[in-house]
Parts: sequence; C-alpha cells; structure tokens
Amino acid sequence: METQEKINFITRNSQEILTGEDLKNLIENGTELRHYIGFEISGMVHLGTGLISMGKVADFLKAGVKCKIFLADFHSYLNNKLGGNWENIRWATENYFKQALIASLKCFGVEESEVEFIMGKDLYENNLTHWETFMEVGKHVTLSRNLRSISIMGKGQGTEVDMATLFYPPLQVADIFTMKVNLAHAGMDQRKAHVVARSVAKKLVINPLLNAKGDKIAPVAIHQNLIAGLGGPEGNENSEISLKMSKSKPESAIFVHDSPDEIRNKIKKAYGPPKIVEFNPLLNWVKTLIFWGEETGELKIERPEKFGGDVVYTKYMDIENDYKSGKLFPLDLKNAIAEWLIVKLKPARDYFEENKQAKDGLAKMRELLGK
RNA sequence: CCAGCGGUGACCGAACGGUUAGGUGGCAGUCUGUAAAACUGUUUUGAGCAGGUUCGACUCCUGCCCGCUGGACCA
Repeated sequence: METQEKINFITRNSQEILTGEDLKNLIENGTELRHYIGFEISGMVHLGTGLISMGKVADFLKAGVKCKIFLADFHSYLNNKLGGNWENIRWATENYFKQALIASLKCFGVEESEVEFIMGKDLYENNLTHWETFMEVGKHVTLSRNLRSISIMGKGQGTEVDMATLFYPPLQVADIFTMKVNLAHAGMDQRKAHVVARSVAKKLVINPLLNAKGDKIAPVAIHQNLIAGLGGPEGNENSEISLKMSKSKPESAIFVHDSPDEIRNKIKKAYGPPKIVEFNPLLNWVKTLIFWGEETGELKIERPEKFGGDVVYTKYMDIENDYKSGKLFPLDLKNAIAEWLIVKLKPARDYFEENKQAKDGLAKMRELLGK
C-alpha cells in the first residue's frame, strides 16, 4: 500500500493529527506502526466508543497498523468509576466492556483476533520499567501542568482533587511508552495527555520510544471529534464538550446494544432545531458516523409524499444545505438516522444475543448500574 | 497533633426546634409534522456516623469520621 493511501486511512474522520509530518516519517523509514486507544471502565459502551473509536480502529487495520485496545482498569479506579470498587471494575472489564468492544468491532467486520486487548493489571504486573517511566514522566511535568491535564478525566477547573487524581495523567503518558506505541488514538478530550507524552518523549532515558533507525521519537497522536449527545448544548455553553455523548449521562447516549425500539425512541427525543446547523447532533451524526468524515456517502430518507417523498443523498453538503433551507425536516432526518443505526449496530446486537458471556455480562452490568 | 469553619435528596443550595424550601437535572403530559423553549404534573419528606437532651431535631449537646483554612512538628 502506498504511503499516501495509508495516511488517508489513518487520518480520515479525525479532527487532528500530531503531526502529519511525524506520521509520514514513521511510514517512510519503515517503522512498524503500533496503535493504542484506552478506555476507562465506567458505564455502558456508547456510539462514541463503539462506532467512532472502533470504526477508526478498523481504518487503522486497513492501513496495516497493529492495534491495541487498552482496558484501563487502574485509571478507572483512580477516577472513581463504578464507585471506585476494584472488584466491580475488574469484573466489568472482562465480562462487559471488552465484550461490548468486540461486539462493536463486528459492526465493521473486524474479529477479536485482529486486535490485542490488554488490561492495566497485565501491563503493570512485574513491570519495573513501567513504574520507572511513570516516575520519569513525573519529573518532566510540573504540578500546574498536571493539574491542567486532569481535564482528561472529565474534571473541570475548581473540582476537588485528591492525589490519585494527580497520578492519572502521568500514568496514561507512561502507558504509551510502556506499550511502545507510536500512534496514540483518542477523542479530542484526551489531547492534553498526548501533548504531554509528545513533549516528554525525547527527554526520557529509561524507556524511550524509538523508530526503525533507533532515534528517539514522540508518539504521533490522532484525535477524533467527540460525538454529540442526544441533548444538545447545555444552557448557553455552546461548545463541543457540552455536546458530548457521555457514559455517565445515560440519557445523553445511545448504546451499542440498544434495541431497535430504544434507538428509535432515543433518536426521536434528540435535540433537533430546524434549519440550524451549528451544534446540531443530527448533522454531527450524519457527518461523522454515516458519512465517516467524507464528502460522499449515502443516506436514504424515507418520508410520506406530502413531505416530499423518499430521497437518497450522496453528498453530505446536500444534506446540510437542505436542512438549513428547511427542505429536510428534522424528524425525517431522525428517522433515517435511526434506521441507519439499527442496521449498522445489528452485528453488535446479535453478538449480545448469541454470546453467553456477553449476554450475561450485559445483564449484570445493568444491575450494577442500577437500571 | 491543635484551632476555626463546614458536611442537607442525582447535583446546587436556603430557612427553621414541630407544617413540602427553592433551583438544576431526570421522567410524563400539553403545544408545535421532531426535538428544544414555554406551561403542567412528577421525582425514596433528605439531612456524614453513633449516641444524648426534648412531647418533638436537619436545627441544641457529646463523641467519632471526612473536608477546607491556619497553626504545630520537621527548622
């Protein structure tokens, strides 16, 4: 595969890459591309994780990248997920979260064997180098920098922090070097950690990241936009972050194992201001999920004759323009999105139906979360 | 370890020795060919923990736990 073709697969439907130049160099000097994306084990797996992130993993695989999915049990514990209960975190990692990711990958035709899953406890156990790297990273990060970085944990300024919170960012940075990852992948909310990793990379002496020529390099970072939640912007906070689909806000999210009716109901209730294109979850989904960041693709709108009859869009901009002019009514677009999702997520639903571990895991996870 | 202040329902946040604070969020309904907004209704009458005083305590007292600020120790 040509370098440019690889780069296209690697970078499409992403918000930024740090840096394109670095990526090109890696490919051209024959360095094996090693990717990773990490997830906290908290609530249920939603579209952002299941479709946006896992879809990107499918892209990486197409480009011949080795992909690792890091199940961040330690990070979940530090960030007090699932009540900060070790037992629940460990259980959910294996029996629910990993299963949901496998199910999500199936939506892109990717099998479990094509990627590597790894848990924090397996990475850290008997790994002195990791802990040395963790501390070495700490030596190159100031307290104020670290404090700013805790936004990667979903903590805003002014939140109370305990020491465990402060361990989190350097731990995440150390993970990259311990796994020898040169392609760090995450949502835009994680960029602070990756930027720290890049700025610290060349200073490390214990376990630096090397390219094929043996030079110290900084990991390339790929960030995707956060998928919009169902609720629309909160109050007057018109920012991408306020739109975020969040595991911890179940009412804002569609989960990969939702039933067709749940999907229809949730989409129907989504924020959908007519003719307004900014901060509009519907268009956000069409753009990043259905068209996968490309100009062309396909979305079929089915609607009664009196509202214009069926139409097939093949260009994203046509959808946006028709929406803006009012030719495309929000509900009609919603119905189309819901049906598209139902089809796209079918392999995931089937997996949760057919695989006993996944099925039981989901049932217990629901209990655990009190639903 | 010492001192001051504080710990209220998912979250924020008042008053008060004795009747539902209120707000946000969530849910349901009305209204719009969706949603939002608006309006209506609704959400384990909750009080860090353990005792005590009282006819009655979230409200007073004691102890403990946790947090913040300052001090002490290190110097």
